[in-house]
Amino acid sequence: MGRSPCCSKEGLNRGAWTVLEDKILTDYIKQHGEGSWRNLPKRAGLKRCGKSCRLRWLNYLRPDIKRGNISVDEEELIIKLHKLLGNRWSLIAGRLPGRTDNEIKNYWNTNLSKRVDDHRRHTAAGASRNNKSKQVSTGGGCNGSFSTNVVRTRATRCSKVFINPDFCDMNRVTKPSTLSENKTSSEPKQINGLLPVMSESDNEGTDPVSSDFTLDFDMGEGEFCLSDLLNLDFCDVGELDYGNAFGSSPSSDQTLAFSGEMLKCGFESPVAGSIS
DNA sequence: AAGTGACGCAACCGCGTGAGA
DNA sequence: ATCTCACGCGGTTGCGTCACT
Repeated sequence: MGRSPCCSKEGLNRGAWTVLEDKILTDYIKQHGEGSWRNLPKRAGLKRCGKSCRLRWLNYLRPDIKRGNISVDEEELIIKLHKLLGNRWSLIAGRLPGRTDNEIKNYWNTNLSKRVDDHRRHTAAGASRNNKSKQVSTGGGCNGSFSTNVVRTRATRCSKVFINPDFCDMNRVTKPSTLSENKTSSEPKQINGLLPVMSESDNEGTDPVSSDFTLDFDMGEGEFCLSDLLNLDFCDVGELDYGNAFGSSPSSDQTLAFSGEMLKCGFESPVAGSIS
């Protein structure tokens, strides 16, 4: 039987988005809110697939997206979370305010995976030469040796970005009702200059597991900040070390089982209202 | 200056899953 | 209980840009 295509592809634009398309999509979502992606293109007058619209919005046009260099802190967090979660990019992105799963995935594939591989090879070689010296060079942590360089993404084309400053302001101070409806009314607190992770709950109801997961990473305070997570030594949790504890891949079933266990025991916050 | 390979980002594709009929 | 629909996610690809020769 097969799945019907998400949309008829006849007559639809593909490839890079134009400034005009971005503006149309942004204006439409600003006015009507997210959701109903399937019908959105028709209603907005876009010759695009709904999926494409959704992707464009989530990965590029959303006003709260942080673009540009990924900081060393963020990088370390990505590495740690990847150890913990495997290729659960959306979950990882949920811990990094303003970062998208696509961006993190790309960053991992182009930068971090290589470095983690190198690191793994290096430590494996070191271990084979001298078991006693293992991990000393990493500064005692699981990530120590590959985070010293300043990360600089290549300057890329930005000419097509349409930024609506009003929208940005609205989003930061009081989110548009279309985006924040069904949310708790109070404004998220900033901790150390970072917003608590709200992106999961922005996708209200789409992924209860990850929403709970987000909340429950909050160490009981209903708040999240980068430094808190960085202070967590995930390596202490069950000897999570690439190439050792879980075999060849952090995304192995064992990692999944581990994450599942976390979700089951420590991460069953039933109420999304703890962020308030 | 031109050619070419490598790199990185944006976008696409297909599958899994939950909700509703 | 089953089916369909819509959405979200992760893997992959296409293409623009950069760096090197």
